[in-house]
Amino acid sequence: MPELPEVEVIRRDLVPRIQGRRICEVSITERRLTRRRGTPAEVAAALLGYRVTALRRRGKFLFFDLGQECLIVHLGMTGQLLWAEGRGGFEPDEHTHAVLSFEGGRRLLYRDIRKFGEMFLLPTASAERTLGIGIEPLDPGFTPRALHRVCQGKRCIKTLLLDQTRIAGIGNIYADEALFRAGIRPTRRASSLRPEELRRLHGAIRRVLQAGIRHRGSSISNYRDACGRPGRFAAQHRVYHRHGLPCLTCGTPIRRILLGQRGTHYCPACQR
DNA sequence: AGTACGCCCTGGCCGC
DNA sequence: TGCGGCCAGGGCGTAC
Repeated sequence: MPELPEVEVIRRDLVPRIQGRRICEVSITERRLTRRRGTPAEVAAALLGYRVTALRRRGKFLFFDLGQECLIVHLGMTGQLLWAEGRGGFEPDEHTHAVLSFEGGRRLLYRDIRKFGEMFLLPTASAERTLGIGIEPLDPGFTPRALHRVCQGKRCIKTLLLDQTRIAGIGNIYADEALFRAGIRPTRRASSLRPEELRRLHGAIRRVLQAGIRHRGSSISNYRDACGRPGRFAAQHRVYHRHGLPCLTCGTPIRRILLGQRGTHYCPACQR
């Protein structure tokens, strides 16, 4: 369940290690990994010899810029990017589906137990458009007004927050946590939010994502950073996976419902 | 346009 | 102790 904060932590871990480095060997051993575009052999061949000029993030996607083309990586539910440097580093196992070797013998391992993740190439200039990624919630352009524009239509606010074509990078954990911090019920119709509620939600989204990054991500199932370490943000969760436990604000038991086929956690007293 | 549902996949957990 | 069955869930495809 890597969401925006987890992907951003991995990106920051990797930037000083791979930026400017040349890819000198590639092995992709899982066919599903490149299912969106190309075969494993084609993707591997296309990466060979290129330098990673920049490592960017958009929503939950990582962009490895190689020049005309860029390598797009999505970690799905259980994807990990592990940096293996020298002795005592990580070794590929049965869940390792790709290995990128850089000059100097350092390796980047792509590991993914459930194989929901993806790795493929797109032309750099049009990659974002092709992926159809919505507004970036930590960018200056994400204002209460921008959130208001996104909140048109009759869907419930939680479903909307999960729609990557509207707002990029928010997944199930941070959607529930942001709505709790804003005091808004996940079932509310997005278009029914008043200006004051939109301001609160806007602030809550930014604060919860920034706190997630500061605590190096939420390790609920098996999220790990690029060095294999878990994040600490799960200890700060106020509703996610806390159903039945007392609300930390008012003591009311946290409720769990299904919304758009996703487990949804909220406090029936604090969230209206 | 929206919603519902199935699919992909595997480890972990529950009940017997 | 062992095993079958169910569940989580991001994103996509299909049906309504």
